[in-house]
Amino acid sequence: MSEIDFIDNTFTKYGLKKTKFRKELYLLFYNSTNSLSVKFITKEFASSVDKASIYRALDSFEKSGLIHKVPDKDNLLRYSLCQSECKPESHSHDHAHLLCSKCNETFCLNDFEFPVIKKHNGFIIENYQVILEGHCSSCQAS
Amino acid sequence: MSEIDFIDNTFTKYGLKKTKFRKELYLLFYNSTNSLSVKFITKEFASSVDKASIYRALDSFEKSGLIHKVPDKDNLLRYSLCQSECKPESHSHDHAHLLCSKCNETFCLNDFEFPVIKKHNGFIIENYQVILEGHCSSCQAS
DNA sequence: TTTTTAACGCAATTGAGTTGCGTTTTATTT
DNA sequence: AAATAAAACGCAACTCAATTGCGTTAAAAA
Repeated sequence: MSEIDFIDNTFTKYGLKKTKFRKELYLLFYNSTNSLSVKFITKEFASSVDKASIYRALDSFEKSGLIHKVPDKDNLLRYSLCQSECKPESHSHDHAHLLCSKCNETFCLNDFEFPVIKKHNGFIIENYQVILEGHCSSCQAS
Repeated sequence: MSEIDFIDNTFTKYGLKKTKFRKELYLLFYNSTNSLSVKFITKEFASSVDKASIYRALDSFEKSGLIHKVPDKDNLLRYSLCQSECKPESHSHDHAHLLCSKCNETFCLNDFEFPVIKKHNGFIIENYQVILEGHCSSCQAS
């Protein structure tokens, strides 16, 4: 299945209208290796799309299980493409995230293993969020 | 050493002036078992203290190593009292935090152990942040 | 083709957090 | 004790990310 077909199917599945902007936005995530900040997206669409439309698109993508929020160095909204196992009812993002303190990018670490405990000291733990702060490969050279 | 003396010494040590408000604010942290949100603090001092003073006090407390930021469910500012080993030059908060999704409180888990890795897939990892989402003891009953 | 509805642009609004500035209060110095 | 210095204060204005209302446009369904 081509990425275009995949997007088409997904949009149909969740009742999302196939507008030029939303298809381009989703493609942007699809072709990106890491997460996208609102600032980056805004810049990408220059002044062709209103920010309200951007926020609303991101929100509906998230609700449909296409993308998920990832931590951001400055506590701003930032999203990554979901893995295939994500559904609107149950996002599963028990992977770690790395924040590069130099370039401020966030990376999903799908191969980073950590022990998962379900109970601790009277707490019931339902979800893990592991954030690693450090330097990404690109930023070590410079 | 009484808590009053302790506060007095700490304030002197870091050149913080002993104003009525700041001593009360620090006591609030001292007597609290978990973290404090700005909203809670604001409510606590009602309209007796300006919000700018609250933010400035929290900021200088943090810089002095008295308190540290903790994650918050709504990405708002929230602080916890530092452990004794904290210094203004080097905060050490490599403990996990639990966010209760019911009461929105944040708890420091000082006894929660997790493996610390320094390198992964070309990343150099300098700092860990482990956030557990779940339910605290109080919220399980209800 | 008509109707419905999601998505849109634009403008106004919200709300957390910050900043400037003149004043008050605490600490230091003489 | 009085004078000086420095931190903390209140108030108001401001910033900026994110949200909302509303009338319009465009996509999907009838």
